[in-house]
Amino acid sequence: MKEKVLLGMSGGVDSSVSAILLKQMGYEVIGCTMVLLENENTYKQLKDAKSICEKLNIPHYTFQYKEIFNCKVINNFISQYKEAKTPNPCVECNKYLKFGVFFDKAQELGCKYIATGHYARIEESSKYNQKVIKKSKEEKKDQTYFLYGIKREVLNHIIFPLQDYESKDLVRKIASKYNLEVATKKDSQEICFIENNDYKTFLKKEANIKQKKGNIILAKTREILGTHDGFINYTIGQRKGLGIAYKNPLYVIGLNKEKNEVIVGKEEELYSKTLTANMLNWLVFEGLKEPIKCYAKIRNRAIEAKAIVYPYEDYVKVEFSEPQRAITKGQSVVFYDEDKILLGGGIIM
RNA sequence: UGGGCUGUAGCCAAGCGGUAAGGCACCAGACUUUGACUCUGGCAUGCGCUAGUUCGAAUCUAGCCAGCCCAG
Repeated sequence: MKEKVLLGMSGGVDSSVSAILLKQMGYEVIGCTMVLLENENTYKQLKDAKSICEKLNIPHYTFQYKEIFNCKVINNFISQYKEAKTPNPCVECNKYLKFGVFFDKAQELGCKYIATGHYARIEESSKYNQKVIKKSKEEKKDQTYFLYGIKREVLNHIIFPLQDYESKDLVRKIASKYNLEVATKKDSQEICFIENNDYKTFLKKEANIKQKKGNIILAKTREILGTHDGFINYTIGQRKGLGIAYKNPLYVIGLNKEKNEVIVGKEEELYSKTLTANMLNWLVFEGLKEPIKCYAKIRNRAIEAKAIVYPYEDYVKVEFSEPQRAITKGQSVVFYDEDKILLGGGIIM
């Protein structure tokens, strides 16, 4: 008897091709789409996913997850900004939605596996004696950074059908070979619940965050260089939007919530060798007991750097061998071993 | 009114006789399943105005105009 797989389908090219690949692998595929938002785009995606499933002759279910998405992802996003932090909603979404309630639903439906169109590898590791997530071979498309929050026990039930098809071109070719209209669909990007790629307006209007004007301060001299309309509009490392005429480029190097200040400085002042992180999740052991040497990265598109991670009660301290640029509170630090296996990660405090 | 200083793009600003740096802002792309960053291209036939010196002036000279500061 074929094993059942619940495949999360966004209506995009990756998850659509995943359906084809899963079928070829001999699984009984059930397509499903999580409805997270109430907007036109969502219904369009739903429609696309449904028509793909019809074409591939597999069932399609729709799950309503607006409430939990709102609670776990959107509300978290808003409250983080209120704390002068910079959240990463995709990390939360994977943790609570795609590999959280979605996995629970798969269990309910008697599916042994869940699958998504992520560019990541999952394989049995003799080193850790368990299933592990590994960086995609094509590092440019690798999405493991966003996956560190998955619960360890879920690893046994994940399939990434694209793990051996790591070129987007190839994936698109497969899609067009099967005459899928989504073959040429643009890659998704930006935050899905925010329109026009304008999170600031979202926070102002939807989240109703009141913003107070404050000073923009030069770090070195404490000199007031200008005013800002609320620190939610700024994040560490930001250069644009300061509106200050100065002889060299200025970057946001800190946000002071209490004083309502945006601290700016030169590019060099963005670099730091240490950070602390909490909200940790480990994928290859239950918790960190001893300091470990590993590779860590502080944003998706950063190159991971050698680091030592020191455990404390409910947080870790990370010491990099090389200074890292713009370490940002609210973003995630993600750990890998020398074999590019995803060890875990946490949120920078 | 006298003395001093300053006028370079929307905004800061370098240049100080050899044919307009740089940054902010803005525009168009690239990159990107977060926010940022980054990259490419665009953005002053002209340096307050008018004369003059010079092969050549934003740069020197004179006059004028405007602003700031100090005196009164």
